[in-house]
Amino acid sequence: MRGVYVCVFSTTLFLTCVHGNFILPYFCIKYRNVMDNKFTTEIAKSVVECLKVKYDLDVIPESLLFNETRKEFEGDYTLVIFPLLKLTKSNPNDLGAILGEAVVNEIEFVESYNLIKGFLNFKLNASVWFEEYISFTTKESFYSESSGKKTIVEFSSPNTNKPLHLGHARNILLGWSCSNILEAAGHEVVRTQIVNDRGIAICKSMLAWQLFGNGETPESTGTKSDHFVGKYYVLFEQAFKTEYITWQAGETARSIYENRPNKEQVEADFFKSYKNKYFNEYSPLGAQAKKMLLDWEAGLDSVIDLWKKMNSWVYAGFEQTYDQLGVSFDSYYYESETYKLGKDIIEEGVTREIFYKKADGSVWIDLESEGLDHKLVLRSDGTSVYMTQDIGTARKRYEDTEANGMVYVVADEQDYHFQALFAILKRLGEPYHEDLFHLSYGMVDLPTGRMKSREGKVVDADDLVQEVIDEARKNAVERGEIEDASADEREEIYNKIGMAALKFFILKVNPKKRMIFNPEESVDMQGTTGPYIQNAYVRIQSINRKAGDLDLTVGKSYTKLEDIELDIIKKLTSYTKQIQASAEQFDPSLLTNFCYELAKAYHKFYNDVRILGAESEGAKAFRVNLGNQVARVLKHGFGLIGIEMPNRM
RNA sequence: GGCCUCGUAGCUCAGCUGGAUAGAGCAACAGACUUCUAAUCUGUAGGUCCCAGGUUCGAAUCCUGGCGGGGUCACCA
Repeated sequence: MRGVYVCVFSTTLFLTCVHGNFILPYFCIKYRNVMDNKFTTEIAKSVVECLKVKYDLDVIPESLLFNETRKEFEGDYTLVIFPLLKLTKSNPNDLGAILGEAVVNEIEFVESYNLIKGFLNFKLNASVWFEEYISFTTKESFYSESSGKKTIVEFSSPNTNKPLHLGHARNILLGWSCSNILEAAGHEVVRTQIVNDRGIAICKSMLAWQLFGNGETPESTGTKSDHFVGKYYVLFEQAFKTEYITWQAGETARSIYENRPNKEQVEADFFKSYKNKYFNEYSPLGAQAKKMLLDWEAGLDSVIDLWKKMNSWVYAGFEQTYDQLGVSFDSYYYESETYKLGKDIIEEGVTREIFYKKADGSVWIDLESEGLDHKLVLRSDGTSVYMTQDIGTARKRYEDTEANGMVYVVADEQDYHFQALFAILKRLGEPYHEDLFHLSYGMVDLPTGRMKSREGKVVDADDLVQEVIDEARKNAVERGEIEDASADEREEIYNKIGMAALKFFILKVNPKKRMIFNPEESVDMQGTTGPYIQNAYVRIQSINRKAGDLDLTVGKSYTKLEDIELDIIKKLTSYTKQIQASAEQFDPSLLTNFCYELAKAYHKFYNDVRILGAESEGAKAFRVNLGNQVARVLKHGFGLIGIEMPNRM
């Protein structure tokens, strides 16, 4: 069961690295990629040529380090020349001047250079940027060409005994945005989930409903149906707790306690740790729940019917939440159907000696060479474990879709499990084994500490959504900008703003990091927030409404760019690269941060320069057009993240 | 205890995989709406980048060792 657990945990990639000592040739400069950029590539070529001619040095262009020039200095790209000093037996000033002159003379688009303490800054002609911008505006799609890859993304993966909470929200938003981003990067994506629809927890809700429900339904009580089922899960836990406490006073319990192995242990602690054993061995409620599980496995009609009924309630509730969050799935896998998968693969693996069988009949794999340990893949009684079904499900998905890669969005507490799973799939030689990725994300904490379902310290996903929308409504009413819109339109706008605040708040954090979720901050709409970015978009739309029909082509004669305009152009033209980076790292936060930076630049632009009141028709047309390009990118970027743009707010 | 992971401003987070004087937002304080939506912008203040060594021309970033938080080590899922 994937379960988005209500406890906490931290992060990802753990590699056992063996470090060898390599002796590098003296002249082998530390290797680093040139910024993936046609300008720096050209400059690098020229620098290499110059080094050859003046110093008789053979240097590969990729070994040159370029950065974007920092804001405080003049220029666009910076070559760091320290690494070249030893090779050329030169000093920063001389070498910098020689290289700078060479590049300026040779490359047309480089206007000038300046040299500051070993940093060689190159400034490009403004017209180069303007041309970049013009070609950007004619680009009709931000989607990359097909990579030929088909990737399955598994996310959400809920349990069917209680409603979705904040942890699921992070999971779902990550999974959804990652899927979109992968698509934009040219992959075909299948969105799926594994639903934990079986097991003792589900039986608890079923039993509680049978015992205490008096036949009531979500309809009869007017309750959202997954919450309705969740209520019975809680009722079971309460009844069980009462039963347990009563039992503790009885003779059996007394004698067990008196004979505890650790005499130091106080009563409260003892019974806390004994709870599970009590459930399995003494509890009448426990016995009934377990019987129900056995009946379910035996396929007893009455139990199956009840199970289907309660699960259908939960699914209906989940669908509402998914709708509200704006996500959907292409397929669903149910553990009730997959939990027996994988056994045949294990058998086959035993004959291929990938797995080994112990005397008791249990089957294991030795993963020590991967830095892991021995892992059980089949119990001695022949039944499967978590790993077994994951192996089976992976292959089934491959057969179902012919995908050549899979991404599992699962909290980082399961890092070890996925490391082992991937190692096993590799040993088995599964055709997709090279493109497996565990998108491991940190747990969500509250400012008061971790969420604990037992203590009722969980943030319910539906409540959360309601809260942010209410907050958006409150703020919007205060502002009064959209009073003239119809009630429906207004509600739609509140919805978009609220959801933007919530989604952005969660997605702006690097997934690997454990995050603290402050409910008060999550409804903030100022600063680094979703609404801040929506506001930039709305301002642009407002300008467009007032601009009327403009001949935007006259803007092409405007080449005297302001700094802030240049800044915006640079950001805009880097957009597709941002998408790529975000896709490669499976990290939507790169994209959210990019959108923030772009919106921020626009807000500054909006404050610094006149748009409709620009000094010339050319400047006006250019600025209106620039705004439209910003709006286009923001809308597209937010679309990938899963946030909609309002036209007014 | 073994292994994994995180530690950056009062708070929440960036920091482009080793480069220039470590950046944003929130909170605080001071400014900017007769003019394109002030959910905005500008400024002030706020730092021992957990500590100590090491590698390097150069370290928040890499290595080693500590300290602190979290996770994980089931015939659970």
